[in-house]
Amino acid sequence: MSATRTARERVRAELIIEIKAIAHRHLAASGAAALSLRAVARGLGMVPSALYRYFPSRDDLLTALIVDAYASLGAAAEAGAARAPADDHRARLIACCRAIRAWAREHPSEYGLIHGSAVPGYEAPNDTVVPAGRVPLLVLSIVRDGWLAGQIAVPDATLPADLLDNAAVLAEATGMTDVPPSLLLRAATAYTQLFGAISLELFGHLRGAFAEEEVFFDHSIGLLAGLIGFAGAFEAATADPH
Amino acid sequence: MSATRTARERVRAELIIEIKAIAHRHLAASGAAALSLRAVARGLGMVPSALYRYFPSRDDLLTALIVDAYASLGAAAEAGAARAPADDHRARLIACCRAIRAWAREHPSEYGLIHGSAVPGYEAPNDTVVPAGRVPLLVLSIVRDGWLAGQIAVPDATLPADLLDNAAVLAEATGMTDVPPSLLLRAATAYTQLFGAISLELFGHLRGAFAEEEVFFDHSIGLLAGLIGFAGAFEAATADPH
DNA sequence: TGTACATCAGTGAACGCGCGTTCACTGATGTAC
DNA sequence: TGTACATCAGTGAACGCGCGTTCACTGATGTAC
Repeated sequence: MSATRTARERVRAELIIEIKAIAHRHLAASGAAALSLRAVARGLGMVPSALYRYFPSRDDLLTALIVDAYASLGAAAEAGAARAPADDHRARLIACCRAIRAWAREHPSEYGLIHGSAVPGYEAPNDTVVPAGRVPLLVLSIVRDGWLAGQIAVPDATLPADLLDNAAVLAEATGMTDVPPSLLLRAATAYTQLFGAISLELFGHLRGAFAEEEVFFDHSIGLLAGLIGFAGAFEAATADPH
Repeated sequence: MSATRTARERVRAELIIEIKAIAHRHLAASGAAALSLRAVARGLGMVPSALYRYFPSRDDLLTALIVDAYASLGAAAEAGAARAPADDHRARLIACCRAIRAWAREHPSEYGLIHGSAVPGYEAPNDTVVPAGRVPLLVLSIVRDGWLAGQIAVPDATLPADLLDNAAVLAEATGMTDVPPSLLLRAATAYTQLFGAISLELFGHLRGAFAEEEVFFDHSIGLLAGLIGFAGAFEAATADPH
């Protein structure tokens, strides 16, 4: 643990970062399935075998990229939510959604990596589970904050037993046991809508359908907030929350 | 155009079908990016170059698979909607959504092909545009039917100008000029929610979150129907529409 | 401070593999008279 | 009905390519006395 040893380790850590940066660039150019150790090595001006000092295999590099992508998206979403007034949870939710969309548009290949179709032959290891939960937990926690602050109206329709079971499992898995089941299910549905809107846009399925996709997106997340039960329901999120 | 000539052509058509069937199998096993002409040829017991009699390149085979996938999904969605009472448009919508989800679960690799991340190096040609529109048009047309039949309540909030522009482009692109703009936008939002729910489930992002994903899905599309404005709004689609 | 040794980064060659695509070819199937 | 010819399906070899991973190796960097 002397100074010189940490110096060597610092160089090593920097190279790992540089490897991932170059891998990102290749990811953007050719997609996850085509990510190649040899191409990354070429980008570094190194011989391919040298990379094995840093990643034991191609799949480990891919895993590192996935974890980074989740972390980057999670940080962006949290930063977005934090830009809204801390006590206006509808505004926090909308700011969070817009930040997620903005991140996805700025990092399309990373978004595809985590929300696109599976990479053939690659099985996500458990290391990715916690980073993957960061954004859904953020969305749910904003909804909980809104609920606890009395900003959400929940229709107390009685849910059938199988739906209550589902809500219970979700509450347990996310620690949201103090949120009413029906609200939790609505929040989960809103979450699916959010990523549906972003995926369809990013993967080109909305091309030509709208004059300005951002305007449609903002409208959609306004509807989403209304679905959850936030006041101001069903109005478009036209006010910029920044 | 003699009988013998059509005999030869019949064999040819059958082989094209068989090639696509084997390609489908490989698609399921290894993903679109890894789809290989050589592997397909092996599956046929043929030499790789023989395939060039049927498809001028690998990308053309991929395009054929994509067009087939859209057609298959479109047919499943239409058949699903047709199983509901013809004058109950909420039931038609829900049956259509359930059929789409069922198709996606039965054909995960084809779903990934058309709704997953882009295949690197592959650019979708124009031939795919019309088949790709079939499902969105079906969803919108069900909503229009519901609107014309008076089964949808539309809050006549005045929309800002930029949203009206978006709705106008969408109405023009889809021929839905007789549907109120706000309803059209809600239908589009519902469409994004539908595919978000399916994609998240299929790509494994809901794993462990629910006891029974189908129950959650049905609830979600009940909310979706409510969002659009169908009566019975915000109730779960627990009644089986078959 | 100086020297012997251990650790580590990166090299270079090689392994066996599968890929898309081309080309000249052999036979079989269909066509025209 | 029979024969000469054209069309077409499929063969087999070859092209040049990139891939992940292994292994024995050279030097440089750090460590211990």
